[in-house]
Amino acid sequence: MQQTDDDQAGLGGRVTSYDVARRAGVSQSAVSRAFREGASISAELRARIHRAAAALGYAPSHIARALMTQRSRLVGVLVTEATARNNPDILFHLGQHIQEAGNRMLVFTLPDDAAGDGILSDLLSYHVDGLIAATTLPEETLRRCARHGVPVVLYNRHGIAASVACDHTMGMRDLAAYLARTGTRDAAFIAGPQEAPVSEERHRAARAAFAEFGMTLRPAVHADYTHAGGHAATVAVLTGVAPPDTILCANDTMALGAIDACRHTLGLSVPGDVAIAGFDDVPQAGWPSYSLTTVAQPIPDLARAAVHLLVDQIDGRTTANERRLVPAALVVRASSRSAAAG
Amino acid sequence: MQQTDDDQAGLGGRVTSYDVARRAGVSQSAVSRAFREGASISAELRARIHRAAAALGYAPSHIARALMTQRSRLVGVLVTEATARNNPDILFHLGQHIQEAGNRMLVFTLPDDAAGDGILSDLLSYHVDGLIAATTLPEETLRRCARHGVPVVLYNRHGIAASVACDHTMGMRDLAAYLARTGTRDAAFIAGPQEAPVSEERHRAARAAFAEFGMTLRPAVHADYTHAGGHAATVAVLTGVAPPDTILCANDTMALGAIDACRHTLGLSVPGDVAIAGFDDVPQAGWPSYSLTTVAQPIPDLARAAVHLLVDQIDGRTTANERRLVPAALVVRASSRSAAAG
DNA sequence: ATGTCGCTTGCATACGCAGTCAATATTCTT
DNA sequence: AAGAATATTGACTGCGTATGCAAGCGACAT
Repeated sequence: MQQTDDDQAGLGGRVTSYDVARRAGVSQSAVSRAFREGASISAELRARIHRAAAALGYAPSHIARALMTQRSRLVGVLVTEATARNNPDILFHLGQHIQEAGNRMLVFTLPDDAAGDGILSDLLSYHVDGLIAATTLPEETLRRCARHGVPVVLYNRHGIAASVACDHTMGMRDLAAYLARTGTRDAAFIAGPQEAPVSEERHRAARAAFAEFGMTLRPAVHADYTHAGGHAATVAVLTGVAPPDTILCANDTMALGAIDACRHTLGLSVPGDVAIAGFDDVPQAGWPSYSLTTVAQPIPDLARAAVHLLVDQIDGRTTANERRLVPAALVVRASSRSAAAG
Repeated sequence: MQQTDDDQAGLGGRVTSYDVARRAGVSQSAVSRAFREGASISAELRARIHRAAAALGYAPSHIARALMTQRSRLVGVLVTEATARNNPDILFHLGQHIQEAGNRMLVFTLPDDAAGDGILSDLLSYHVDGLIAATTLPEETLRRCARHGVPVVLYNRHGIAASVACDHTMGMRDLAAYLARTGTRDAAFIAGPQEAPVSEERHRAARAAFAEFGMTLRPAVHADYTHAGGHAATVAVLTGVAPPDTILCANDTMALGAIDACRHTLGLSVPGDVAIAGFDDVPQAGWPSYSLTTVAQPIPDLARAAVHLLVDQIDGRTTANERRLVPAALVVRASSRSAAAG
């Protein structure tokens, strides 16, 4: 029923709506309408055309359709290597939701140093209907997107566009509250690379929260978001004079490196000698060798929200520059002191 | 110099080659040629047109170009959730190489149960120039791709198409040789899900290699590729009568779960009581808390090879159905017994 | 029986660009 | 200096589809 004789397309090029029209004995317009939801066409004709189309293995060309309708049903996604590595599955989740909305995901990968600007004209060349940027984009680029009518949603970033972000402030506040109750007085902060916006934001949130609870947060030590980076920074911090009682890392991977540094390089106990916390709740954080206290960043929710926000903009259903905050949840595990120890 | 007055595109729709032609005082054909590498046009004219184009913020439309040239410069990539999770960064690496070859990556994500067939007509609708499938595809689908002239490269899979795969046989043989030298006599194999082709292949390679070195490899215990799955399977295997002296896992994540099961649930020492090995060399395998002996699957190389193979096919430079094997490297760490212990 | 209205359908055109063909400008040859 | 060869350029058409417009057609009311 599905499989009739299929495509005799052979080598004769692709099957077009004209071929279907000829076979069904109708005009090309009718074929076009048969494949356009809600078009003015009778049920019988539509059925007949669909039969002919199935027999020929015809499917409408998105390319040609895009040219006519000015809607490509393509959503551009910008990622850097660092983003891809720190947010496992982010591309997959974005892809799922983009597809559920009837679109396709066109991925633009950038080297970490970026300058996501040069890519813009390329984006426009593909007539993307919208853009999800998990990358820092210059304001000028965002303005040009707006001028060209391309909606943009920033992922875990702020800027002159709609955005979706994890509620770092709230998450960090919950974490700080817990740490305060369990004996933290003086903490070091291991940050990501200098320019990393999420690290910046988490650091800002941490400063505010630590101040609120009367704890000291030392100036940030910058690392590179990796396990090795966290390891090295931790060794540096803890071998100085007057080591802190707690190490807070801008992401889980560095926190896991910190734990390994304590246990395997410095011979310190976690959380006995020093408490350690991260941010993200990557799968490894829950593994018994680490059992890292952290704040869960709900990537599936972020992805869903980003796509919905974008689709709403594309369909003109929403005001631009809307900002959506997705809650983050504190996850207490064994790398921080227990409540009794306070 | 780059930034002139840019687009006055405002709301008047997109800038076309006609707009540029008018501004530069030439024909539309000339504009087209100015943006086509190697076209017949004088250097001065080209420069003048590029100036006009820059002033207007013009870039040729890939969509329209695709319609004319029958080349979309779009490469489709098929992934399932499991693939995305087990091969971190795979999408990113594929994207990088696809872009270096002057194409763009159009991602098709599939739920794990798949049936990657329904997606084919959609693929063809986008006129993808080629396809990289990190998914199991029915033969019929592959045949239809061939009929439609869409080259396919299978990623870590075999089938009636070109393919790129990690050399599991050689990698497993090296691992088995090392294990044999260090005291392994009787090993359990923790496999992935029933249908997973890479797990199958690694299992087959392991059986052959273990036989060659005169070691026993017990029938596979199936798990789900996750840490929790490896943990549970390990507990089951080691609490039975006559536990094995070695546990070999179809991927690293399960092997890490196995280590955690031994140390944190069963109170066993690794490798003292049981040696453990995996396959992949994910970043966590090298972290000091685990230090897992494994076989490195070079994802960047696989990605590069896949893209090159595909591009060669697209450009007609290579025979179809070519198969490329990328070497895998044994990585000896502390989860297996040391050579002296043999 | 005639006019009107709503639903279908076909015709013709446009979307933005690449490439063919013929015309023109340029250079080289003897 | 004239003719041949070559390098540039422009007018025009087609890639595969969507849609405005007008024509056809049955139903319905008057």
